[in-house]
Amino acid sequence: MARNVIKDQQQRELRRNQILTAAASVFTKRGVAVAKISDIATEAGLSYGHVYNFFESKEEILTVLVQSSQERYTELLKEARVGSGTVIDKLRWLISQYMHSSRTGTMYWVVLQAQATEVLSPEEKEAIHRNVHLNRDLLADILRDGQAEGTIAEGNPVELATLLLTLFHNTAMWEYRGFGEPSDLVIDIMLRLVVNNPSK
Amino acid sequence: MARNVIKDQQQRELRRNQILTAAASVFTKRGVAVAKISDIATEAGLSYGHVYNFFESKEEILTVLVQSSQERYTELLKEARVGSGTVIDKLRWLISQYMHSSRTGTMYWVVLQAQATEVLSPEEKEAIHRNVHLNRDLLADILRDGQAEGTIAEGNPVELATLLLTLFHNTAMWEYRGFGEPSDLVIDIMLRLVVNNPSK
Amino acid sequence: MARNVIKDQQQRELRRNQILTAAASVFTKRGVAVAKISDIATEAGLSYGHVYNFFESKEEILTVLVQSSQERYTELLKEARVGSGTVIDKLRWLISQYMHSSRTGTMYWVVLQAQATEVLSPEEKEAIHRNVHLNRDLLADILRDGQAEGTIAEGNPVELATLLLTLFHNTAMWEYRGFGEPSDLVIDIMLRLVVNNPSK
Amino acid sequence: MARNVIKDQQQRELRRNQILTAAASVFTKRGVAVAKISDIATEAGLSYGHVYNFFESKEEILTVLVQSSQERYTELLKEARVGSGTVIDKLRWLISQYMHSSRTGTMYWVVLQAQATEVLSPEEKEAIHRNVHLNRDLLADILRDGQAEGTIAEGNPVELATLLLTLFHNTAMWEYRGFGEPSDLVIDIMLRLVVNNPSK
DNA sequence: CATGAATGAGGCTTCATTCAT
DNA sequence: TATGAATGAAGCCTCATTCAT
Repeated sequence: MARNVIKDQQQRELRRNQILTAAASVFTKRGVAVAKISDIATEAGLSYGHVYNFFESKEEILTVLVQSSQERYTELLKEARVGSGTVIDKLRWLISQYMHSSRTGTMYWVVLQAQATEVLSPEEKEAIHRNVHLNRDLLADILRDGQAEGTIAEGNPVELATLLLTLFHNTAMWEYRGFGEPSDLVIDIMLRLVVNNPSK
Repeated sequence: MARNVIKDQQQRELRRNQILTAAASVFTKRGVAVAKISDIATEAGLSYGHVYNFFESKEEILTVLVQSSQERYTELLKEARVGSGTVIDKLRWLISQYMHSSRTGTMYWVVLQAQATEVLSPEEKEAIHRNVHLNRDLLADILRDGQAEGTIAEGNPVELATLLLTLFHNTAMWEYRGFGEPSDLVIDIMLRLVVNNPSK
Repeated sequence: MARNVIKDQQQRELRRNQILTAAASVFTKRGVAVAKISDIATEAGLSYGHVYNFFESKEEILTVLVQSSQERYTELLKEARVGSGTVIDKLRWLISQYMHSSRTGTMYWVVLQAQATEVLSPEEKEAIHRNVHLNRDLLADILRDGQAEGTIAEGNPVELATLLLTLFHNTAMWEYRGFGEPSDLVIDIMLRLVVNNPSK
Repeated sequence: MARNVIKDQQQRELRRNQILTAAASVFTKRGVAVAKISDIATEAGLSYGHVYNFFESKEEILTVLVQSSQERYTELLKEARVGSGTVIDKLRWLISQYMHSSRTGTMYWVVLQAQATEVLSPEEKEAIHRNVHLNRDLLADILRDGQAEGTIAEGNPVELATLLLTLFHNTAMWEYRGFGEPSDLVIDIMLRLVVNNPSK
């Protein structure tokens, strides 16, 4: 009997996403280098051998995961920039989105390991590096907008961006470090880093 | 004869420290889970078998390294608190010390991996967790001092401490992420997070 | 209705032969142990799962292939023996047939692997061995005929047969070894091995 | 205590040769693709993990083995050419050496598998091919010498060489095919292929 | 009949750790 | 003390085979 090709495709896509989701979870909880393919398979609810019908290797899973996470973040940054309100409002929205989006938030830890560790080949690390810089520059652009409109403090926008992202990216890791989940209130404190203080 | 014993002891201590230094370097560059004992031995300039005359296991090396790094940081925090000047001055000194001390600075990356990854046993991770909280509380104490003297902004001192350390700890990792070495100027920007702004 | 059953049977036989032909090709090109069921299925133009509707296992495909090749060779030998002309003529015809029949020729390489390798069980190997000896003996019979008629040199006919078959069987492998396709002229050279040289 | 460096070197060389010898044996008996590293290790009398302290991979073992076997054969051919007596004598010596040298003789089967099978990469196969042709040409040179001295039959020397080597190489495999060990008498029969028959 | 999703046995390879020298 | 040979647990990956559709 012939198969239902369309349903097969959907099922396949579903499986693939299950694996990616499971991988994100396992990479986050156990660490990228420590995570086993069989851990991922178990978490995804399939046999370890089947994972290889979707991905070439553990490395590829990591690469795909990091790439898509970085792309999603890029979209978020672009969306933030064209949003409404002052740049401060935009940043508040951006950070809130970042911290609450389960994917982006927890994925920072995975990206960090992929970038600062030798689990991937130099070429793959280089690609990640490029995207990290791209995204930093997008954040810097937003800050530059804010300096133009007077809501963001003076200073090298790239440096300010680096500081700001260092802060809110890592805040998303608080729960993994036993610091508890950060409240939304911390966003305003973070923004003190870059907000223009007219009183000085 | 007695002389030799003492010299032997010193020699042994020297070797041990060479290994620890090498381990810190290799753990930082390659990643804790990826690092091989033979990498460490090579970097330390001895044979891999000899490493086991100083440490029980790779796990022990990591544990000792993390522990001593955390203790050094504890000392730094205590020293900062009893320093001279306002709390702002003390924080400036603290962060500067943290970022420039090659040991403390790069060790954050190792501690982070040890804490948020399953390379160590739950018990060992628990010990690290305790020290992380201890140190955060010490930083919070300093901030509380500052709130009392009026130089630090209002707000939950533990939360402020968590934000501040999240920022300056991770700034020490900039070079591993391709963000370049942070200048001393960033310290004042970081402090905007917690400094009291009397103009409001 | 009855028609359909017959047609189905033919269709099934066709499929089966496609698989065997594909298997012969893949076994020859890639090696028996290296060949994958999916390689064979692809070459035969069907899905890998479907192969199991015709054969129990990879082992069975190989066994059937070898068996039928050996049987065909047996037929060839019998046909040669009852042919017309001198034994020299018969051998010339036999070798020519062997080398040009795509099946017999390339199949020698498969049989050799099956016989001298542990891809098959000892029992299956034993069966192949028996057929190999059977066929050698048939060739020896032909040589004996030739000795009787005076066209074949003296000597142990089994030994002569073994030498002769060693030569022409392996000549069929020249193209796989980069020696190019042998010309028909080589047959007469081969026959020097066994031809009676009245001049001595 | 310092090690005995010289003895270590010798021991290491010994081990390496044990592995190669074991590999030749296992590859011959079980088949190159079927042979397991652990089979080789067991036969060599060491643990499977230790094999990797001498060779990168199973592929490398095979390559080294084939290469050295081909080189040994090249030497044999060169030695034969400069030997004493007629070319017929030289060939008799050559074939006898080939068939009795346990290494060269049984290694043909391994070389054949490596050359006609996809266990090695195309590059490695290409290198083997080159050596096979080189050695065939050396044999052709000897035959050409014989044609000059009148002891070898007319005809394309490369073709004659190919036929002759096809015969005596594969004769070395008789025992693996259940044909029993060939007697020395067969050598003279083999030589009929190429010997000049003055009577014609 | 046909397809390819799914499983898991089994081989390859790495590397922490032990131990003879 | 110092070296590196030796071991084998454990993870990666392949692919024959099964089975739902």
